[in-house]
Amino acid sequence: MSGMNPGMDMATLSALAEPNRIKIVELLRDGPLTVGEIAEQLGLRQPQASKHLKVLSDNGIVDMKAEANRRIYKLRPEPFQALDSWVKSFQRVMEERFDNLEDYLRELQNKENT
Amino acid sequence: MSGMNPGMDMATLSALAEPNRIKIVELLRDGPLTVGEIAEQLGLRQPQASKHLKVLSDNGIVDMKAEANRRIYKLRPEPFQALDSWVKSFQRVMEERFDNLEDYLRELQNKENT
DNA sequence: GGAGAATATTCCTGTAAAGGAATATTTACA
DNA sequence: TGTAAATATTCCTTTACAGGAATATTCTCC
Repeated sequence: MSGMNPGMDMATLSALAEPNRIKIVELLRDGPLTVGEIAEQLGLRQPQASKHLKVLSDNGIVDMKAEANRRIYKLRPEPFQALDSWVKSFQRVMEERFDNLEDYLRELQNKENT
Repeated sequence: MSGMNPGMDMATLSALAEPNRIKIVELLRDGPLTVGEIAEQLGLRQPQASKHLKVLSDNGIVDMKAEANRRIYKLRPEPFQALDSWVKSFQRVMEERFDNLEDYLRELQNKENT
């Protein structure tokens, strides 16, 4: 109703709102990685790495490709596109102005209702 | 080390990663609002609205201006700018390509190490 | 100064989720 | 076929945090 955004996907944000998971995502920004590589670079135990990757995967943030013993994880573009357009829907706020205007309108309205 | 981003502020994401709080933020996108207005529009009890606003405020997402009895909350631009540039740091991913390239490089490297 | 709004704070309780440790699963390879 | 590597899964425990209900605080106005 208030724009094209069906609302940012809560799940995406929840998935990212965890220190180790965000680190994983930032690691993967530079290219696909193996579970073991991720665990090592972040100083995580393998099971925790796998669990976090599962969460990321369940939320469509990450993609997996099996290759023999290894599982290679990489970022999926979609969530980032979505996040991008969500953030863009706050452009007016980001550019400031508008605050003052609205502020002013609010005060007008308040006086009227008194 | 890996780019200009000092790392997205975890706190920002955690603060947003809660259903009611994201609804508050989206409400405020259209302009400043009073605690009562927010509570009413979202069907929240006043105390919970206040609590969520406190979290948002503590994390610099929201700004408060006292006006008599009322407290008027509005969005602060900074976190959204930060989020925006963070997301932008994933441009390569968002634009796809790169996956295939990196993929290919990975495989090369794997063969070498065998 | 007392009453009643609007908002904040406190205390309590339930629950989701993260980490640890152990174990299961799959694959390569000798 | 047996062993070892890489990964996933399960079970347990602990902790953070959201909601409910009650109460405190601050302001206006008579």
